[in-house]
This record gives sequence, C-alpha cells and structure tokens, in this order.
Amino acid sequence: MNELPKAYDPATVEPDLYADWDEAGLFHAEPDDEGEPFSIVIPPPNVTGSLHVGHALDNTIQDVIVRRERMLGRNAVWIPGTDHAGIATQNVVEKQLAAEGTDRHELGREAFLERVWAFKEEAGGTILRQLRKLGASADWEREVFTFDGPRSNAVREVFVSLYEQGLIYRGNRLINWCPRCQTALSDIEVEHEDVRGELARFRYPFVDGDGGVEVATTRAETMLGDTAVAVHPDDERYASLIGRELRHPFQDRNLTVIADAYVDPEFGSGAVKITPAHDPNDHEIGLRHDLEVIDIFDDHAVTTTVVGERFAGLDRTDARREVKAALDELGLLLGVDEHSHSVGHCSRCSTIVEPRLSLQWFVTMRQLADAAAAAVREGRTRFVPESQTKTFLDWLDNLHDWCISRQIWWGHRIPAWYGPDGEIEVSREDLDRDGWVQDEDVLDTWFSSQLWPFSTLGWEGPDSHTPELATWYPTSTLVTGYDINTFWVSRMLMIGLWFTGEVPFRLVHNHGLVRDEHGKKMSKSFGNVIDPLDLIDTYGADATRFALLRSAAPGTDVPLAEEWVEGAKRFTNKIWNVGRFALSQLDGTRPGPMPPADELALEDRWMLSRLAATHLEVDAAYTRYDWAVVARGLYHFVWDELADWYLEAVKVRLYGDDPAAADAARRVLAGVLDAVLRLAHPMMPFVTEALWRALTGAAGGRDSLMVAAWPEPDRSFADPESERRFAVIRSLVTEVNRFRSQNGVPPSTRFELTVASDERALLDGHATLVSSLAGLSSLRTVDRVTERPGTSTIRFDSGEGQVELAGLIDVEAELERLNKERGRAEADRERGAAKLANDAFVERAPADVVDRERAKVEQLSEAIAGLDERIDALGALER
RNA sequence: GGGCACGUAGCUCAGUGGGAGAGCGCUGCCUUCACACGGCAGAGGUCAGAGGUUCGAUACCUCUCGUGCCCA
Repeated sequence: MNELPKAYDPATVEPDLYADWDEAGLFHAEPDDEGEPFSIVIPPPNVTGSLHVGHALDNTIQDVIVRRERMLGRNAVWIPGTDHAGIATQNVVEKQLAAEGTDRHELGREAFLERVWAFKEEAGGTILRQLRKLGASADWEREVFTFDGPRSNAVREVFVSLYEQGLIYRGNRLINWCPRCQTALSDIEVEHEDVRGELARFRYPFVDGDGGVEVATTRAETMLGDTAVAVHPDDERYASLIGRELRHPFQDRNLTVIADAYVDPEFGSGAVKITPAHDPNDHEIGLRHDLEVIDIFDDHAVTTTVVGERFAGLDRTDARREVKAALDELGLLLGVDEHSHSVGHCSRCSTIVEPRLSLQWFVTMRQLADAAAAAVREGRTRFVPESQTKTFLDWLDNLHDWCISRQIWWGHRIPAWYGPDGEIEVSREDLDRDGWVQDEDVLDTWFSSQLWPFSTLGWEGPDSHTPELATWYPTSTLVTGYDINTFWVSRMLMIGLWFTGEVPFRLVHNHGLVRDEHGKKMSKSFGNVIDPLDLIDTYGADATRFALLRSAAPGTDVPLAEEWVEGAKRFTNKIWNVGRFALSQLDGTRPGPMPPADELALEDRWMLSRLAATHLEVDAAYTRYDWAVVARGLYHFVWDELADWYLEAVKVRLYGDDPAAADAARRVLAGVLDAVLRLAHPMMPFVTEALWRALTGAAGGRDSLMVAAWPEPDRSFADPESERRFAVIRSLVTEVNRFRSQNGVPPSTRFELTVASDERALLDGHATLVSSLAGLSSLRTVDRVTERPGTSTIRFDSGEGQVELAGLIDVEAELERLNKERGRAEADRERGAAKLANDAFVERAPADVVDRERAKVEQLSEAIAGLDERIDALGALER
C-alpha cells in the first residue's frame, strides 16, 4: 500500500507535476475570475540571458508570493516576459559579427536588425524555459516582450506625449560616452570603481612675470582642453591672483584664474584646472563663467588635431604619458604621486567612460521625480524592508535629467524626424516626406521597461481600457534586488504615476544579492559562480528554492553554497519520509476534522499546540515577506517536533491494540500533515504536492494542492499546559539517552527505570509512552529514590530516576572501553605536552599553533579526569 | 568626502532590556520495523573594543577599530 520510494527523487516527481499544473491551466488567470485581484509583473530578464542564481532568488520569491495568494483565494496573476536589452544584446551579436570578420556597418541597419531578431528567436526563450524548471507558476499565456508590437506602441505614445508636454527635449549637453559601445549612457549606466591612479602636479606659468599656479590632476591629458584655472573665492593664498592670465604651454591660448565656490581649497594646491568638455563639475563651472569648451577626443576617445600635432592621434593613456613628458621637458611638471580615486566605467563593457559634450535626447525629471517622491512619502507605494525608502527618496531628490538616446540600432527608434531646414517633428505616425529623415538613434532600454507594469496589461495609450488593466493595475507587489531600485523601480514609479495617475505597484519587495558562502560576489573570473540549473538537476527545485529562501533574511544579502542546497535536499527528503511513514500508517484515513478533545492524547495536544504556534509564526512571516523566518519555522517544526517527537510518540497507539486510540492518532497525524504541506507548499511546491495527492487521494489537474485553500490557524489548539507536560516527558527521555550515551548502553538494550518526580501522576499516566520513547522495559514511580552502590542516578527537569547497573552494563567491557579511550587521550596529551616542553617549538612555531596545542592539552586533561571518575565508579561496582 | 548597513560558535547567519541560539562543519556511539539524504549524545562563544544609560546591556546611546555597499 505504500508505493512511495524510500528516498525522495525530485527528477522523477518535478517535471510531471509541473506539466500537470500547466495542462490544467492552474497558472492562468482571467480578469473576471473570482477573488480579490493580486498581480505581479516579472522584472523582465534580458531576452538573450540565461538563468543565474540572482534570477533564481528573485523568481522564487515571486513564485512563493503568488502561490500563497492563489491559495488564499485571490485572483492572482504573475505576468512573465523578457527585455530586449538594447546594448547588451547588440553587443552579443556584434561580437558574433566580429568573429565572422564583419561588423554592423558593413551589414547595414536592416540586415543587422534581422540578424538580431533571428538571434532573439533562437536564444530568446531560454531563460523563461529555465524558470519553469524552478517551478515558476507564471501565466505563460500572457508572456510579453518589451520590443513587441503593443509594448512598442506604448513606448512611442509615451515619448511623443512627454515631448508634447515639454518634458522631453533635445540638447547639446555633457553626457557619459562609452568609446567602445559608441553610445551615450545615462548616469546610472556608469559604475564608479576605485582605481589606483596618479595625481600629477604641474604649473601653468603666468603670461606676465615669473612663476605660475600649481594645479593637480588625475587626468593630465585633459589639460589639452583646459580653458581656465579655478580657486576658491575665500582662499587668501590666491585672492590676489584672481583674474590673472596663465599661458597654456602647448597651445596658443591663455587661461584666466577664476573664483568659484566649487573648488575645495584643501585638495591639492587649492587651484583646479578646468576642462569644461570632459568633466561634469568643470562643465558646470564653465557654464557659470562662460568658458570655452574644447572637446579634445573623437568617438573612440582618441585625441584629435585640435590638441596640436604632437599630441594628436593618441588614446587616453598615451596622451597622458606624452603630456607629462612634455611638461617635464619644459620644467613645468612638479611631481606625480600615487592616488586612488573613483573612475566611471561602462556598466555593459567596463570601458572607462568619457564625459563628452553631445547632442542627445533628454527627459526632464524634476516634476516626475517630485510626484514619485510624494507618492512614496504618502505611503501609496511601500518598501519592504522599509529601510530602502530613505535611500530611494534621497536619490529622487538628486536626480539629473535623463539621457535617453543611444547610438545603437537594437531598440525602439526615436520617433523624431528632421526636415531639410533643420525642423524637428516628433510624431506618433511614421513620417514619409521628401527630404526628411528619422533620427538614427534608439531609446534607452529602461525607457521601455519603465512602462512594464501597465504595458504588460495592455496599455498602449490613454484610450486603452483593457479588463486586465481594470483588474490588475496597480499591480500588487514588485520583487527586485535593492540594486535595481534606482535603475528601474524609480522610473516605473515616475512614469506610471504620470501616465496612469496611479502608482504602478503598491509594494516593492527588495531582496539582497546572492553571494557565495563567504559573502563574496559571484563572478566568472573569481570562479565562484553557482549555476542554479545544476542545483536543480542535482538537488531538485524545492531544495534550490528552500536553500535560497532560508538565507533570505530581510535587508541582507543572500549567501549560498552548494552544501547548503544539499542540506535543503535532506530536508525535502525528511518531509518525504514523514509523509511516507504517515501514509503507511493512515490506512486510508483522510485529513478531516480533529477528534474531539477527550479523544486526544497528550502528544496530540502538544503537537496541535505546536502546529498552531508554528502556523501563526509562519503565516505572519509570510505576510511580511520574511522568508528566512518562514523557512526556519517550517524546518524546525517538521524536523525537530513532528518527526523527532510526534512520530515516535504516536507509534505507541498506532502499533497498540486500542483501535479507537489508533484511529484518533491517525486523524491527528493526517490533519497535521495536511496543514504542514499546505503551509510549506509556496516554498516547496513539488514535494508537498506529491505527498498531498497521496494523502488526500487528489486526482491532480484542478484537484491540486496548488489551488487548495490556505489553512486557517486554529488558536483553540494552543495548549501551554500540554506543552509543559510534554516537556517533562521529553526531558526524562533526553536524560535517559544521555545516560545511554555516556555508559555505552545501546538503544536496543531495555532496562527498568525507577523514578521519583513532582509529576508522578503524569508519568504514571504515560508510562507506556515514556517507556517506548526511552526504550525502557518498564517505568516505576516511587516517592523517593536513594542513591546506593550499583545504581546510577538520572536527573531530569522534575525529578530523578534510578537505574540498576548490574547486568545492564557489561562492567568489564565498559571498563575496557573506557580504559582504551583513556589510553588514547593520555597518549594524545603526552604528545602535546612533549611538544610544549620543547622550547624550539614554543618559540618558533606560529603563536596560534602553540595556542591551539595548549588548548588541546588542557582539554584532554579534563577529558581524562572525567574518564577517571567513571572508571572509579565502575570499579566500585565490580567489587 | 557624504550616506547607509554590518562586526554573535571553525564557516554562514538568526536573535532579544533579564536564560547565548540555528544550519553546516567537528567528536563519540548506534545499520532500533519513515528516513544512514538517518538516529542519539557531545565539544565549541570576553556577543569587535572602550565608555555611558539602567537594578540589570550581546541588545539602547557615544566614541574607537574593522568590513561591506551606495552616492559624489
């Protein structure tokens, strides 16, 4: 009757169950389905990407949330999809082309885009397929793509509309330029990293008279584009120099000493060279003082002829070296010191970004940001954990305009057309006019993904009124790493509010980043990357999910090691075997109402009380998205309480000869198992579903744990008195076990225990239970026990027990065993002592090694003393 | 430079104004009829350091040291 295999094998269980859920349509929701609406949109992974542990965590959490909401009876939908990821995807295809000895310009725009689409068709489904292996219960019928038709319509509508509102403009401004990707980047696509660089000090000589002004720079080459030197207006050292002219040593140009409060008088010499074309701060100063802007680089960050013959045609490193050499020749170089500072790198290719003046499209963020900040302050969108809120608001406060044009081809093309006389027209419809050309550039990918919460629900413009929008917008919860808050969450919030008047999500749940077991970031070059697909193959999806969730405490990163997944696998196996035991004993008993109170045994009351407590704790933790607490609560309940104690306790009645008692035991066991499977299902959908079907006889399809009701906690089972009484029994059993362990009495050897206890009535009433749990031949209670030779005393919480040692312990064998152990310990101690007696060792060995040796010797001495005591006691017995 | 976290057992981390915990690892014993992906028992910590508040601090406050992240 028990057909379940001895060990849980996820590989044979998971694929079939997933297919069954899918075929039964359990992942799909319709707007007019019953229940309060609940919706999550997936943070769309890059279309060409494949699943890494970060995705695994993010999507596991979403799945846990949506599965539980479904069980709670909500009309829950989880919308999946992918992101066209402009620069990243284009880079991949360009790499392919390079390997073939060609490039996109040779191919031409049309052919190149065809090529990327083909690549997308081929590689694009991968990551979503992989999510299925994880158990993701997304509504696959609703899969969308940021670059498909409706989403593209939404992008164009938003662009044109913002333009009409004056919130999008085209302008010549300083932007971050990636010389490798050949495109502009937004501020947040630049990653600042500390690098060990240099600080070169040199002097600009005065035009009139001797001497000059010392400046310091980490980028000596930019002096070729310097157009001023700035000092702080209050800096007395330089007060007299303000307005004086300096001579540029290599160019026919004078620089004026200007005063600007931006300058930090403490840094370097207190005088700063100003390169308005290649530094954001210098640019600001340039604007304030109306300075000339000299761009010294071409698209590849190679110097142009603007800088003069000697320095033209050099990349940034070479130019820096040449400039320093040339300064040195003139005696102007004062020194080069080591200096570490922060340098901006392209987030896609890690090339050092060059700030550059460029004609680009921008979004004015101020109004949008203020509206978003207000919504957060009013609590219309909440962050969980709450600690992210402040960082988020600070960031919104300091937001600059957003550069949205990208000089690549893969993406939504900017709907702007330029006429022959420099006219600009931005249009919802493509323009087909003689002499007019469309802007070559495409939009930042985030421009389309910011629309995700409503574009996925069918929004293509203000006239869109789909049932999906009506039901599921605003979405309920958005799940992302905190590192994405600025990139994406902020923009969705701003644009969602602006175009729908509603926040796009009521709650943002931030999880941490997955790291290795030492808290290090996973990286290919470091070789500590864990592939979640390997984990799923080896340990199963449930174990992979559980291992991630167990580490996912709010507000912290999520360390993960393969051994921990192995531990989670052992837990799934534990659950499996709890179920297997139950099913072998239930004899067809299905979960139903609990037996009336007077039929419940002590262990039942204890178990139900523990279940109620666990239920409340786990339920509350689920609600506040505290996955680590949920996981720990379930683990502790199943393993330490249900398996270790209840199952052992309930065997007395199951194997006993009282049919009524056995029946009550079965009903409690079935009920407890049913409840815990439901509570664990969102985290471990597969093993729970498999057992639940066996337990309830559910046929599968729509008759599934996945859509079974979330259990209601029953506080009436809370029973502190039964918990207290059962703890007395546990204490006695544990102490008997300790006695066995210390005296080499195996579990199979039964013996009589005589007990005197404050809880005599309790023990008398549960003598069979105690005997079974502790392996006693019988339990006798008396008023008091008196120590006498040939007995051993076992103290427990509420009394003490006495054991006759004669016949129980093979005194000679035990003495021999103890003496052998003592011999081993003694030998170890001698060895350690000898080492420590050796001066050479103590003086020359590393201190921690010596300390360890000392500690070992000390510990062994204690152990030997303990062994001596027991040997003496046994020796007395032998007499 | 500005801001935010964090420092608890060998490792990774929970935790709370009053008993110092978990998982893994480690040691010993046990193939007991759900599970050796197991059972039983055990060793191991100056809760980073200093000061303060308090009857009482690992927890609250201040400072120091150290680590991480974000921003400039």
